[in-house]
Amino acid sequence: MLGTPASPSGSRGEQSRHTILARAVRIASREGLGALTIGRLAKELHMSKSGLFAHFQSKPALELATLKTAQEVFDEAVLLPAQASRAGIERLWNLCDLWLQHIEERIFPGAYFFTGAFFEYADRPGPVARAITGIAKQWFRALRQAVEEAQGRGEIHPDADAQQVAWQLHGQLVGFYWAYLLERGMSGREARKVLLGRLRSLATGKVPADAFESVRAWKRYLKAQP
Amino acid sequence: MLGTPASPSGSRGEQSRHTILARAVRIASREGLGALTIGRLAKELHMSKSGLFAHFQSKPALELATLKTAQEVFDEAVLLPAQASRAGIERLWNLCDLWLQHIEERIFPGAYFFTGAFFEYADRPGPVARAITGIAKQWFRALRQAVEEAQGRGEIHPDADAQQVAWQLHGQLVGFYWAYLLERGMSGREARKVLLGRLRSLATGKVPADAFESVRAWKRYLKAQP
DNA sequence: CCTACCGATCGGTAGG
DNA sequence: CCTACCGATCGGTAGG
Repeated sequence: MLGTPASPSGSRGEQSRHTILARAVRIASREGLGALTIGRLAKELHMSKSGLFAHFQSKPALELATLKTAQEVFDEAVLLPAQASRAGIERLWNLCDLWLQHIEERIFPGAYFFTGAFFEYADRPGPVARAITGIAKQWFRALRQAVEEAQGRGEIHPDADAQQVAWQLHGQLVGFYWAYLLERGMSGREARKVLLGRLRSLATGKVPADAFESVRAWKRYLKAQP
Repeated sequence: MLGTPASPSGSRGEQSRHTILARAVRIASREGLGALTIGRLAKELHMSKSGLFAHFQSKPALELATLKTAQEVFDEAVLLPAQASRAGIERLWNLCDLWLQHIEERIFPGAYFFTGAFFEYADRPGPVARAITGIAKQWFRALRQAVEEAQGRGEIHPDADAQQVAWQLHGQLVGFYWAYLLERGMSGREARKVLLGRLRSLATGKVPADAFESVRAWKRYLKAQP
């Protein structure tokens, strides 16, 4: 499978590939995929260009591998921790909270992943554009499924339109990001207040008392046992 | 002043400059500012590169002129029509409605202006990034002022935080755009329903009966007298 | 992984 | 507005 190591993960080739992709993600997240060139990558890594072609057969292959690496980082920071929490409105809240955290903690050192990349490539053809919209769809599917699960458990009113709710929540997340980039005008605290208000207006009486607490508890758990 | 014609607006130089910038806006809005190169522009316009340098002294100057042209298009399609309507919640609604229309009517032939460009450049230094954030600030200021004016007229509850309201509205707009690009999943009708619901929840009893009607009426007015 | 090289294109200039 | 040119960089290849 593409991206899966043929050699053991500690091998020299694997390590080198990892170093290259980490740098590629950094460049692209700061300055966009357009700023990612073989020559620049080689210079920053003190390698020859042909050395890079030994790892990636072509420029598009490098771009796709870079996107895949960024997706793995996003999964690690947002999707996987949320999936580890209880299904329902708690997981829905965790998805929103973790998304905000991945901005606040600058998991990507620029504003490009994935919001900028999506708006730049969404209307275009080709495999790179498809990969970017695929990542956006994966995220949105997780968000919508969390809404549906919360409805299935009776924690969100059954007459709410799950898809519409998911889009509104994502709109608030992107809106926060926009305001944050524009003039640091909206804090994470304010964004969370708005999102919690929206979730509480959708919630029934069946919501667990600690449903809106668990992310930080889960992070404590992670750090407690290495 | 930069961008202001020194010669009469019908002169050959002016017309040529206009043709060049229209093409530049098209390229950038489809594929991003990064795809805008002198060579490509020259080829598409059947001109020599040095012919372009006669109009724009440098690449950054061309980029800034392209952004300014795009801003003028946006002003014409969104800000100016809204400013022509009654101040207050009516103008606020018109700003949102016209913003949605500028997406639906594909005023820019790609998704890049201005949402994509903003997320790509917001975190970067330099005059181009400043120009892009300046456009975003101009738009947001108009939106926030419309909220404040509506409050001043007693049409929106006085205890609402105007800035927060403006950010939430813009979040819904961008969220609609995101959903629209992802899978044409949200229609303009649904987006307007959500925005009107939000505006009505903020409104007092003093809102004019036809406040949420005027944009289409105004457009009819425009087309009626050429 | 390297050196050495390819044709194409980049932003830009000289001179008219 | 043009032709003719510049050095730098682009993605990519040959051969080791």
